[in-house]
Amino acid sequence: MNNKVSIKDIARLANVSIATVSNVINGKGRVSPNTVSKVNKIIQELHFVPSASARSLKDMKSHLIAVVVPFLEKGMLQDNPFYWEFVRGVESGARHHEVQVILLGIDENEDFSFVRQRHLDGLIVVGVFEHTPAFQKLLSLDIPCVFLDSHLSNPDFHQIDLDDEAGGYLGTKHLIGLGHKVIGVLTGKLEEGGVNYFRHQGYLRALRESGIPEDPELVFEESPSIQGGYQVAQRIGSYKSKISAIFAFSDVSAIGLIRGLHDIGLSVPANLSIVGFDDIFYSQYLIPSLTTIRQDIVAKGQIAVKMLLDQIDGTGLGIDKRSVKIPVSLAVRQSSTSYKEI
Amino acid sequence: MNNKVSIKDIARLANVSIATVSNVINGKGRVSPNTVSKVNKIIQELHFVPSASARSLKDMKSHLIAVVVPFLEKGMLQDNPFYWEFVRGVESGARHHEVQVILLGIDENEDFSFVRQRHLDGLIVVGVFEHTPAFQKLLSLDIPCVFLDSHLSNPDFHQIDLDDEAGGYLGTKHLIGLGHKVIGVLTGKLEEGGVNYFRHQGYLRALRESGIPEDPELVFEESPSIQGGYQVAQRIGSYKSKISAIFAFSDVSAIGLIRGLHDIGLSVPANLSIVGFDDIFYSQYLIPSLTTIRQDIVAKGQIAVKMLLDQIDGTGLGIDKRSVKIPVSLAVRQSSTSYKEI
DNA sequence: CTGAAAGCGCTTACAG
DNA sequence: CTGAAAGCGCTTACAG
Repeated sequence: MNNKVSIKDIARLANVSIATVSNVINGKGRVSPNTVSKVNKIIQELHFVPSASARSLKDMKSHLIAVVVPFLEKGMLQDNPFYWEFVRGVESGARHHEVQVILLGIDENEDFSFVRQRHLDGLIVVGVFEHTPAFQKLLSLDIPCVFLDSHLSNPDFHQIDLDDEAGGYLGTKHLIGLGHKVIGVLTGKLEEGGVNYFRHQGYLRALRESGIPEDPELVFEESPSIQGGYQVAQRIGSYKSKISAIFAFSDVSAIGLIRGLHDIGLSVPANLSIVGFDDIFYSQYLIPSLTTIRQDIVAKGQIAVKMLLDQIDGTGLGIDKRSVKIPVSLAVRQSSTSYKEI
Repeated sequence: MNNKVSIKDIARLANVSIATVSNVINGKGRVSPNTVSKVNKIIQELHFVPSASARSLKDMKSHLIAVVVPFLEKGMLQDNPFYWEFVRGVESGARHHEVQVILLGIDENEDFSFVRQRHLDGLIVVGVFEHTPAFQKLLSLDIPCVFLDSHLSNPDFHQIDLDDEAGGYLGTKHLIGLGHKVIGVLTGKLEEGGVNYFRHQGYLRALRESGIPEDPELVFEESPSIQGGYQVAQRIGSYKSKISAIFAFSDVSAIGLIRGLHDIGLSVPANLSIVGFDDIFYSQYLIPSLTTIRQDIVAKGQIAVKMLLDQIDGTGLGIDKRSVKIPVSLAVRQSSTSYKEI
């Protein structure tokens, strides 16, 4: 009884043409108030809902956007609760504009055929690198995109990035301020132009500024996942006389790291100070609570949608810039403390 | 150059009719090998991709499913990383069947018009109660659904539940086995038929079995969120001479609880033993690592998709039962320890 | 203010 | 083995 009500049925019952029904539905054209209410009444009664596919077929618009996340990099999406918060931000923003969100995991071979297949209105793309084939394919699609955490060099692209360099700088500076001089970093893969790359740059800047020499041995390129953090702890064990602080480029990896250190008899912050990155919602509840670089992930999601909708149909709330840099801040908590000679 | 290639263009260039092109695309009807390869060649060259909306208009199928999550209950979805893992499970399962996943947050007023609007093929619905209006609307939609964590009484519905009662029982039994007699529970709202309700039932069964009297004062119906856990800790402070263990019905709330206890000078497990529920991926990395009831959330997602696809077109991998109960197990870690007289 | 008609891109009987 | 034609549900000029 539910499914097959179409604009024709409405038209028949209301004794009008389908064009008129269409006009009523869309509030277009001139229709007499009488007709409008007559038609609307029948629409109500029959629980009529216009078919998205029929509309889409005319418009070539789908009112569908996708959040595209690379599922390749282990330990990035797998366990970062962070993305859930981001996607929630996107979904809730999109809902207010009657746009729905498809979730898309891609791997390096993705050809994005679904984009045209479904006439997607736009894409929010998380963490791509500009030299990858995936990125090139994306561009050739020629549809509205917002790139997140991708640090694209071309200013024509709409993108949202964190001020990662500042984050790297702030965290490091904080540790230096506490008297630490031998500061390790758990960076994840350091691909030029990537998020971790910029954080690392910030780290280096802070070191330079304080006249602390750079030491490549202090850079751990382990995955910024919980396991990555845990594994690094073992390696750090052998450095323990030297390293007094570690800056982990994700909170999740900091958790693994702290636990790993614990398991080899080192405690935080007594033996080592730790700074994380992200400020995921439970970092402040950990024991010790985590000193970290805070970013507003929900805002990131919301800005991303607005920026995208703005490109699609101008309904965004007037974000005029193509490139938004989200500020970071330092949340000082218990996992970092003053350096003490041993 | 990309967008407007249609079946007509292919037909023209291949000197065949659009019907033939359609047949080639779908591998239907009889088409000569020559024609097939000629058509396919042109399809390749033009990067033709069939329009999902046109197909959908004919079929009334969309190859789109939705994961429907109620955004009402604060502290459930907001911060449980758990759902992210679930959704990933669904997405990856769906992808293998060329079905895409829409993420849908709903509130109590949702009328599900998008379901017919988009001709969704099916729904995976998380945590609804059968007496709610939302549930009734869902049923009147008359489309394939799989209900998760909903414990529906009608066996005709396809559903996947955890053995929540067993979970509640196991966790409590574990604490009793350690010598605890005054065991608090952080349950979240105890609505009959809900997940927490069954866990609580299991808790009661374990108590009865050991001849421990039930004490309503030990049941904290705080939200099983991190803040809920934290707040309960304050209240528990006044009971501290009595309560020696707490069973929190989510790991997330256990984290908040442990921190809350810490902040009032109680440490885990020295002063109180804690058991969580879910076994989210970092529970084992916490200090102390969390004793918890483990459930396989990724499996839950995958079974959900299979069950749904099976209903839709029989491509699921032959799950014949309508109702799947996922087993739980106990992961004993550091947050629980033997009861000691004070 | 309203309607008849074309057309979006596809699939599906039906002829041949 | 292939093609002409109808039709899925809608929107959009265009007449009137």
